[in-house]
Amino acid sequence: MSTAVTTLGYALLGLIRAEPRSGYALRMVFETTPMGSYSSSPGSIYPALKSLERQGLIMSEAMGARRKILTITPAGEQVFDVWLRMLVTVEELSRSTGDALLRFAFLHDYPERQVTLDFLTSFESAAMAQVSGLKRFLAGDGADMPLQARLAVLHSFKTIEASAHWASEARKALIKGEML
Amino acid sequence: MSTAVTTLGYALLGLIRAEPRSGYALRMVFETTPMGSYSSSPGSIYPALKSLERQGLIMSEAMGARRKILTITPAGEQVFDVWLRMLVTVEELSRSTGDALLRFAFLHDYPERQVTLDFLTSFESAAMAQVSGLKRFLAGDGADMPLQARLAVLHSFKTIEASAHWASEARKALIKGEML
DNA sequence: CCAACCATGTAAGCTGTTACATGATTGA
DNA sequence: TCAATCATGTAACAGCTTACATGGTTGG
Repeated sequence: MSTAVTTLGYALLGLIRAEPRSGYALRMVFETTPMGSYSSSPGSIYPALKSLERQGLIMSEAMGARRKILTITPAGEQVFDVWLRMLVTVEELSRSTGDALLRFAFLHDYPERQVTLDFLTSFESAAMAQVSGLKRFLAGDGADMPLQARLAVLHSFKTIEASAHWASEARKALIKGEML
Repeated sequence: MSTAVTTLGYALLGLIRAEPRSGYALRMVFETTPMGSYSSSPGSIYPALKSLERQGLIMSEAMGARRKILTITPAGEQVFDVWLRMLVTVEELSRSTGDALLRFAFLHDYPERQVTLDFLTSFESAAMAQVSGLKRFLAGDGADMPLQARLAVLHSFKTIEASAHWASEARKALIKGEML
């Protein structure tokens, strides 16, 4: 059992899906692009790839003595697809934005445009719900906190607000881009 | 050896320093305030407290049969103080903002106001350095990326920009608050 | 007296980190 | 040929999560 794929696992799966690669090539992606910011160290990548292979989500084909090219399997495609289409919830966003942003980055070459727009809508409303929660806290329980503690909460407030705004703008940009 | 204190450890140390408490009381803080968002589960708190005690940074005093009140030791004060006065670097901020924000929240009842202002200055310049890096990436290597991948990077850009702006505003608010 | 909550802890398992180890291939 | 880089892996360890276990205290 255990279709337990980590965030790193999905990142690897998505990259392999887009283009079959070696483990080393995958590491280089993490090292040279501001993608999430995953480990890029062999000690995290290779075990994660082995786990994906154990679960039958990728296949490896030896190329020469050492090099191995990794390819996604139909099962892998399906698991990835389910993950990719997940809408953003408040719970997910309050844990961290990393997963959601990763999905967004991978949505680009995949399904119908509407899926991406729905994703962004869910992202925006989840972010706005969090913002409201923080606003309520600052007005309620947090009202008697010292200035500096309030300012610390305000940082979350401001960054999540920027997130929500980004989702709205990204949505507009995609609609406009689609029309052109 | 090993003055290895985790972020959770510093959070606990800071709370205990502000007011001696039981482990349960500490868990309640994490559960009822939007502080960072640490585990709050017994499986993380109690082992972390035990580790702090092993390192001689806190002391526990039994109150009745089960309840234990935790107090910070002079060694703990010193370790906490060193951590609290650390300035924000680009490396720290690019790993995550959590640590830095935690320090900011704890700076409130502690040293001279100037330390806090210096902290915010370092925070702002680290954030702005990151923003410049992303801007460079978007103009350079990232210029030929598909729209959606660019938008994903733009999310980092916008949120970190909001962070930098927050630091600037927080600094102003503290100076103004000090003058009043 | 019994349920709810206070209060502390342990055990198994998973991820990821750092550091180490190895060897092939390529370009100057 | 020799250094750099390609390329894959393992081992030890730290930290957190979930789940389990236990018992004290208090209010209805």
